[in-house]
Amino acid sequence: MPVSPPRPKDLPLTALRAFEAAARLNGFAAAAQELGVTPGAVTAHIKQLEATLGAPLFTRTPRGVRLTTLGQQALPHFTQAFDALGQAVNDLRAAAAPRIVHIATLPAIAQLWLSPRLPALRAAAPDITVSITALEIPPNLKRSPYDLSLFYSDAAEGRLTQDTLFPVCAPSLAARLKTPQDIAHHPCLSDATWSDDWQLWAQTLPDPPHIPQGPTFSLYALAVEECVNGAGLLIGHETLIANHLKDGRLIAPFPQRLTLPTGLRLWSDRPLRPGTAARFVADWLRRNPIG
Amino acid sequence: MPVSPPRPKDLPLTALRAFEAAARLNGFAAAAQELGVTPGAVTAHIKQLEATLGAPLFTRTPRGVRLTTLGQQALPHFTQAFDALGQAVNDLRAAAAPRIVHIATLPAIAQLWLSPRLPALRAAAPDITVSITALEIPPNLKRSPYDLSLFYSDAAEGRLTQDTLFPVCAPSLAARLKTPQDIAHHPCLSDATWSDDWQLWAQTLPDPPHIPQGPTFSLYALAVEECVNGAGLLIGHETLIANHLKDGRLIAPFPQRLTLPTGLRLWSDRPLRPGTAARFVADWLRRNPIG
DNA sequence: AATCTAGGCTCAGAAAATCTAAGTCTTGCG
DNA sequence: CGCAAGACTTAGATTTTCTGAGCCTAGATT
Repeated sequence: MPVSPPRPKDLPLTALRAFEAAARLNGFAAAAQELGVTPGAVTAHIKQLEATLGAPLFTRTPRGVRLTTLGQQALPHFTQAFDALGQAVNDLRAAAAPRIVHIATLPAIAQLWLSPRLPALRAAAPDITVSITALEIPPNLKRSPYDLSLFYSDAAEGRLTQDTLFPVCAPSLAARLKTPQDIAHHPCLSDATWSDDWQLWAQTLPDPPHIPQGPTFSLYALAVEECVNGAGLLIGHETLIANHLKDGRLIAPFPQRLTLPTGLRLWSDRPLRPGTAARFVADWLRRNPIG
Repeated sequence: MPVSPPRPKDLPLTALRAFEAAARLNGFAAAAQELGVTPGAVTAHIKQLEATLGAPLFTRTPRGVRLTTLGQQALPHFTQAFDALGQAVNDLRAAAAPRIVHIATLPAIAQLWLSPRLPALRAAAPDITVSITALEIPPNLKRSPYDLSLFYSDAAEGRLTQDTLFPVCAPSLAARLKTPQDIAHHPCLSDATWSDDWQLWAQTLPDPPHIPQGPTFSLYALAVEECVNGAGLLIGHETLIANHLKDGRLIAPFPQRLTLPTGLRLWSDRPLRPGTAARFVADWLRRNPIG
């Protein structure tokens, strides 16, 4: 009879992380998104926690969940602990590979804004390796392994550029466009995640033209490419197509522009100490906001 | 082409915990013990971490491991973070079940010291549930789900009793024992984890008798039972056999006693706030140290 | 010197945790 | 009233994590 006590396993860390995310974001679906899993997984984790605790952490409503008092008391402690853990991981990662800078950004920004700048950046700092991860949603920098995050945002801090909206097309097509009303006769390309762009722009005109629904792309860079190939008009984000305008692959046929409240924002969560690679890259990008 | 970015998974929490334990305890084997897994599991975790970091955390020597500079820098942050997490878990558990007190203790203490006191404790506080977990090794209270820990220790803080060592036996056997020299003719029961006890005691005598090796038990309570049944002499820990002596099931045939530097110690890691169940139980046990 | 021992490593297979997919349920909203 | 959002459920797949047994090295022991 070996007395090897089947030690009561500690609460599983994964479940605790799920709880923290769900509590902080006020919903299992949002938590699932942040954690990169399906909502079902989060449900299971929370249930497991509640079962071993013997008390509910959330009250369920058909529209979502709400923290119980118990959950409310616990949340801040867990948030702090996981933040500290994330911080420790990031510090460790930075110490282990001090000349690698991890940037999280939108796929479109990665391809159309960041990528064109990389050769010059590499030339300016040959010893720095830039690692780019394309994400649809800005990550929680306190938790994720990124040094910098580059997304559209309406927050002022860290803003690199404004963004303006206006139609663009291939030069061959531009020749046939006199007024915005002519848009009605050509396919209007758009990006799936920015499906409102055309309407937003059109509504700034005194006489909004009809916008024929063209192909929709899940990658903005793909839409740009199609546009260059003459597939139709694209509603352009200035920050993303500046290079194409400059070298003439795309042309803006109309003068009307809509300035958006959002703009490209480069952001970090902890202080970028001078001399670090991340600091250098951030400073360099800020000095070179236009292509 | 769905751009569902196969998000670079965060470092696995389990591996980080393994690193923290291994670094803090200065060895994979010790970490494995604390975590309740085999050393191979720890090895694998550390290797995984080092692989994704691209840098070693430990330098391996055939006698053990030593932290690299990188590991040394990282350790305190991780220790803090995991302590905070453990704290949060414990607080949560306490809030979820405020009238349950979890005690970790040696199997022997659980059966021979704690268990006999439980009826009176229950009578004193019927609403409190005491949960006892038997462990061979004192747990890390900052991490494990226990409110109180009850082990032998030479630390002064929280000491309940001293412990003394002396042979005991069933009354029938005692009749045939005149002097310690008579021990040589009877089997000497012992506990596997306290294999030195007989020698320790014998060496306090002017003329140490020969101690015949008797059966060894992995559970002290089992040895006590056998002793009661007349199987031989047992080297007794006063704290554990006080009840048997009091009601005559066991007898101490010789006056020689060895006072040990260790004693029963009841300990908690965070402050026991007045009014909590854990505080009540701790106070009660301190007021009733002898059976 | 030969052996022993502590501590880590390796590898295959097993066990457990975790995740997904697809369908269900409920209810506030248009 | 139908729809959409959000959570739940279940079965099965996948990934993580663990074990077990044997191997390896170098200090300690004899």
